[in-house]
Amino acid sequence: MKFEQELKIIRRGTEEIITEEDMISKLKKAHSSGNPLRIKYGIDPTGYDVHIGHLVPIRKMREFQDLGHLGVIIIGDFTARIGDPTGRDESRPPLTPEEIKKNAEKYMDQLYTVLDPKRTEVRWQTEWFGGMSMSDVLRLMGKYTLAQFMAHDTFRRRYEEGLALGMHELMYPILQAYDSVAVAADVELGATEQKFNILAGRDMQHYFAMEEQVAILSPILMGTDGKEKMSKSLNNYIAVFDPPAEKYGKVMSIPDDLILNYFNHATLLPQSEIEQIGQQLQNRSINPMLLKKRLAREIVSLYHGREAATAAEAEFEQVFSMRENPDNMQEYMLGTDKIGIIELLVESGICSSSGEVRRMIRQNAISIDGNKITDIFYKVGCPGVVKVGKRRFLKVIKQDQEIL
RNA sequence: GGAGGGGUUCCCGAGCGGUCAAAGGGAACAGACUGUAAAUCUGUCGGCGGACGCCUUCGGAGGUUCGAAUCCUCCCCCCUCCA
Repeated sequence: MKFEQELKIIRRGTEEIITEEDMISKLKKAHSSGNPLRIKYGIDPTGYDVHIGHLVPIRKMREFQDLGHLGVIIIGDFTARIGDPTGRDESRPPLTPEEIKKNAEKYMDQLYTVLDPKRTEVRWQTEWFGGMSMSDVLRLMGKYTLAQFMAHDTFRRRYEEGLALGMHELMYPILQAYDSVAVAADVELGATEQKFNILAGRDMQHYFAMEEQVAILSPILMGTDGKEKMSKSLNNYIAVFDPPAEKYGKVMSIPDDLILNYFNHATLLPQSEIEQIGQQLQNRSINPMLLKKRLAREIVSLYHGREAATAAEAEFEQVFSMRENPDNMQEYMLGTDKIGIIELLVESGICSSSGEVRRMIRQNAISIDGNKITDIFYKVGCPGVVKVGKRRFLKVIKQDQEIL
């Protein structure tokens, strides 16, 4: 394949490549030497819940793999083991090596839904940081200045807003930069917010007289609320582990403005089709709901396959468009006696407190087999389906009744 | 080491002796509407109890008061400025 074509694939969906000239010469070098490029991406094993925003750069890595290059995933076990001593947000105790190992494994499971394991190298920071001495550390720190760090938006803003900024946090970019030296990265992938760190990696390689890595920055995926970037703590994310119906529903809940953004960054549709969708959105020639359904289908099938996507869509239509019950519902085994509605819903975990049940009843949100419940002392005695709000269901069954 | 400013319910943020389960905003949830779990509007939003009530909460531990998120003491944590 010609470099230009490769470059076109690489460029697709990225925000910035620093620099394209370097990228081209790297590609040429790989061709002539026959050695694949080393494409780096670092993960943080403090948790393992991966959402589809994380996967934007990972998809890029997969594209590199498909072009014959090697993905290098770096497990940031060293920084995670240090823990966060400032405790701004109720500092977690530092993770134990076991926890980190477990997190890393789960994390990789999720990444392998996208990556090609045969072209993936997994490396741990401990390999190179574990044995470093203080003088090594000082040497690395000495390569950067406070001015550089204060020029970085995140640090400056936190400083100016009077928020805690730990010294160790200044080490993060330095550690990450050195990772690039340790694994001899040719390219580092990351979201745009990683620009500073990735460029620090270029500097670090330069200091170590290595060829500098290319920074490939992906756009940050917006959260389902359409306001903030996708993140777990803001609860506006679609997790890789979310079951198909959940993913489908979450996609359907995004604001209309976000549709095109998701098509661009969270699906693999060809550019031409996405442009067409953009047109349709703009001249309102099609109901946005239909486009959103298409989007939801695309995203779900990316992780679970076409069939699961179709099933998720069917369930969505059943529950929300036609207001019917879903096929799979949580079940509650009724003893011989009747049970109060409050007790039933709290005990089954459908509602979190009896206060919530009362509230729901007051708000006309609870029905059994389609009949609204208005009495908080209502006793449930026979099999049926209890519906709370629009999306919570509980199937009550008799003890000796057959379960389908 | 010195001086000052802070820590409030899921988040942000008022309150500074009773009328505070605690303003306001966000999130979330519900209802109406709809094109969908969009948008908009309305309502709810600590726990327990049929309502009046009770219990737990305002960084932590004590104390003053009939009564504290609000005052005092000690402690922990964060920020700023001066060394």
